[in-house]
Amino acid sequence: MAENDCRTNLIAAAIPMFAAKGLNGVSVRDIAREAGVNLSMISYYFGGKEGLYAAVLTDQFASLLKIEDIDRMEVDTLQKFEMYVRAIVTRYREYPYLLRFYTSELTNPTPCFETIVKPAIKRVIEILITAFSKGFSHQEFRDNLHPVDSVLSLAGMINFYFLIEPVTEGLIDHSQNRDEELIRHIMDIFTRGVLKS
Amino acid sequence: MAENDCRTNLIAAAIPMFAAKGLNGVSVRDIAREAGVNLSMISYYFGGKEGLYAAVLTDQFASLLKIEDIDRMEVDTLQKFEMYVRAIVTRYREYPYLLRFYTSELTNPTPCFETIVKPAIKRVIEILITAFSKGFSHQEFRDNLHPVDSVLSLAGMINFYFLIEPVTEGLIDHSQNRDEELIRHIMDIFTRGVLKS
DNA sequence: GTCTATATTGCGATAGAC
DNA sequence: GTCTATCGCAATATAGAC
Repeated sequence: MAENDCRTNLIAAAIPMFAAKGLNGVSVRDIAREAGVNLSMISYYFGGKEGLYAAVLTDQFASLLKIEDIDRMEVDTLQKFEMYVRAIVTRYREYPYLLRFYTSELTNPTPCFETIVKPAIKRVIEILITAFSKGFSHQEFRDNLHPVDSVLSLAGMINFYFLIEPVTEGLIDHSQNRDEELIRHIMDIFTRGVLKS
Repeated sequence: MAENDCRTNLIAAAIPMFAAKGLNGVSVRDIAREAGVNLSMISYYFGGKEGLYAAVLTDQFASLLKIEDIDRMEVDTLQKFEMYVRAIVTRYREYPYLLRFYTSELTNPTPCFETIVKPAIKRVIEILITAFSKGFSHQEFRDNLHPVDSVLSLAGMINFYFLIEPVTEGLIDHSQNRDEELIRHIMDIFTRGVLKS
């Protein structure tokens, strides 16, 4: 095995395995076998199983933070929300295991939750709240709306759609073909839901 | 220990432990110690760790299915949706660990997912779809709406609010005090989002 | 039904050769 | 940097006494 392909192969093999069964559901032996790498390389490169898990999460959640770009865009508030929804869909298609780490850490937090996961998610939510508050102060939205509740509603609609897939895969087409329809649909409900009519 | 308090105590002790760390994150030794019961009682009453976990999930998801009542109510469609949101909030307050099992099984499914969790969640979603379709055929809703996407949006708003609590607890009051405001807020967005204007 | 004691397996980690 | 061999521990499960 050339150079530090070991490191790369271990992370690549660990991502779907940790995503499927969680930190405690996978053994380092299984990961090493799947990566085609010697067991002891996990300690050598990552200091142990938890270090490998942390490296996986760091990799996965770095992609989520690209959403920060929205903050610096010079577009109106509703467009920012559509960019957010679109960015989430793109991330989940590009990183098919990201949502699993996201919800797994929310539900059964490991030490990585406080250091990696929570800061990343919080940053995204704060950007949405800032955007909403700006539109709110410009009186774009109905004035009995709560900024945090409103942006959590939007985030909930798009995230839950992917989370619930194992239950609804027989009821609806969850493939990429329908992504544009989904985005339009969610933005449609949200826009009419919050805008002054 | 009197009679089969063993069984009851084991389930009661296991609920918060499995909810916090998942099936693989907890040992039967820890559960037995916490329940004040001998280790071997887990095999005696439940046939092993997975049997205990299945008993816990059966108990938790039976409560979710009480939502079925909505199906038989003679009220208009939007009222059914409000009843659903209200029932979810009530369930999560009454069963503070239910959502963890719900999302844990969606994210890192065990054998219980197919037998216990998926049927329960699917049943609830189907009831919502039926209700929406009825209102749809009565032309209550805008006609470019998709029934499944629409009810998943509503379910996403309320479920995500509870799921994201570990991140937003510093930003918003997640206590029961605000439940009515939350319900009104979500129903407000959803109603304006789907209704003909 | 409940206990103690133990069988057995699999775990994560590492010492030490190369 | 990579390997083999192994240590020490914790896991689930159960046999058998009471």
